[in-house]
Amino acid sequence: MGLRLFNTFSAKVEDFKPIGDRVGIYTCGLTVQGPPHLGHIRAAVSRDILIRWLLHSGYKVIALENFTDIDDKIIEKQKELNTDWRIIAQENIDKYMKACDELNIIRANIYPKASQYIEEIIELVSKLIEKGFAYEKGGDVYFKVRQFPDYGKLSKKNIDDLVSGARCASTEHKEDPLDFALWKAAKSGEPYWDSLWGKGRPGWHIECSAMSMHHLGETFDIHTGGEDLIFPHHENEIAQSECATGKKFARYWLHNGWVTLGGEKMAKSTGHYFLIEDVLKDYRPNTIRLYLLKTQYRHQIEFSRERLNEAKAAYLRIQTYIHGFENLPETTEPLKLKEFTEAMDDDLNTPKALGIVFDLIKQGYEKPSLDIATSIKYYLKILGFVEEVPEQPFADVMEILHEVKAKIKDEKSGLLDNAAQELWNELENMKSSDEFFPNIVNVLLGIRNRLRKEKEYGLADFIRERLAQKGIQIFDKGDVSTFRVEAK
RNA sequence: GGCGGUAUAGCCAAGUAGCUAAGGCGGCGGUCUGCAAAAUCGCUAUUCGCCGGUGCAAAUCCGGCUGCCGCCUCCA
Repeated sequence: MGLRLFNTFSAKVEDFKPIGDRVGIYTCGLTVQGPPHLGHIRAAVSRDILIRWLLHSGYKVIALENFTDIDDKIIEKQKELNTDWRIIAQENIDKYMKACDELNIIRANIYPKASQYIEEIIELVSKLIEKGFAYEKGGDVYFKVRQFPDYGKLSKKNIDDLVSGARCASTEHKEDPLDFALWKAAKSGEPYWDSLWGKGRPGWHIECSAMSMHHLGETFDIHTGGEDLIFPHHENEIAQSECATGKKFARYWLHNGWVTLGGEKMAKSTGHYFLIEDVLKDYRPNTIRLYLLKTQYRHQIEFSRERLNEAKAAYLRIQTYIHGFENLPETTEPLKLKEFTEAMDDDLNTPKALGIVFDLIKQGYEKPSLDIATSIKYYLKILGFVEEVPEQPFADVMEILHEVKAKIKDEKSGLLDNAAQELWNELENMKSSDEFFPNIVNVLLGIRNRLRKEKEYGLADFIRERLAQKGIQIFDKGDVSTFRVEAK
């Protein structure tokens, strides 16, 4: 059947057919005036899933994600913080990249910044002026919206409806209120580049056209971004690009839905958001990923602790199943591959795909099988879940060990046989290294089971509770106890 | 006002004509256990916002209505 994607342009799910042998993808990334919030991460995860699935389906991909590192808001910030715009931009880029790496988001091949493509931008603007689609006035350059008859075709807006709603403020240089800035003259004290029209800087929309065309060609396959960019940003990109080249710009337009908070869109401008760095303090990356993938990328997601906790509980179910299967062989023929493929091919239906994974987990518990375990692992990898190495609170368990030792000494030293005693001594001589973490926990479990046999439940439960406090869960199965470190 | 999205169980969320309406969370009951915890098993929507229509057959198509969200200004 093959991949089908919802194209905002046609408002339909379409068969995906790339132009060449390499799928070109451009993603509108952040305006790096502030640190990334969960909404930005959702866009990143949506792009990540798209790329993962394309790669899995055998496509080659070249992906770009831009950073708008120069714009009005960043200039404002520069004044406010009395620092350099480059520093602000870079700080936020670093934060974003760090969060993306933690969340196992596949990196784009190129992360262009607007400020690095001034030459290309100037060239493109000049071309638009030459062709009569743009004009210069007072050092500003504007795009003549009415010159492009298809304006509004992406966002399904009627040009005359826009006029009535358009703002009349600050149109001193505009011939028409609909026109938008390609180049903005610099005010004193603002960062600037020299151009044919004097000192200035690029408008917001033009950078994406310049950078995408520079790397992907005049027509490329997929353009992605948040739903809020459809108008005016993407509409303007289309207008500029298609007027400059006379060719179709992007062929598939994919837009992800919002993350909302109390039913309202999470947004920087309103201060109504949760920063990803804060969410990552309380939830592990796999939980956040599951939370996002539980809803199809086009739909709105409500942010709340309740939702995240729900995802955490659901992820625990997955984790519990795969625990103990760490060194599984790779499979090339997973179970339910057809169903999984159909779900993903259907506009990246991750909720459905996850349903298939949970079905397998259920089957795996009913009738343990290597095939099921390898299949689950195979799918988790496609969906971008990280293979987790849980943190090992070495110092904590050492502390517990000493507590237990003291208690036993005080109360019932005779309970422990010499073997346990020797093991203890051995452990105490070990260096503080995570390598020995499981050994120490196992010693504690051994002592606990000895205590349980002797019906010294008080102390046995003390060990269990202290470990639980440090996120180490104990599972008793007869006289064999295992443990699992639970993070967040 | 124009345009777009959305409405499925206590909550979240798949499903776009036809076997018993996926899956997750929660809840209830059981198993396991020294007791817990965890895990696991079972149960948990005769019904898909409302009204009407077309079909042998509709959550799914058509018409109307209502609610919620968003875009039309910077925004992932």
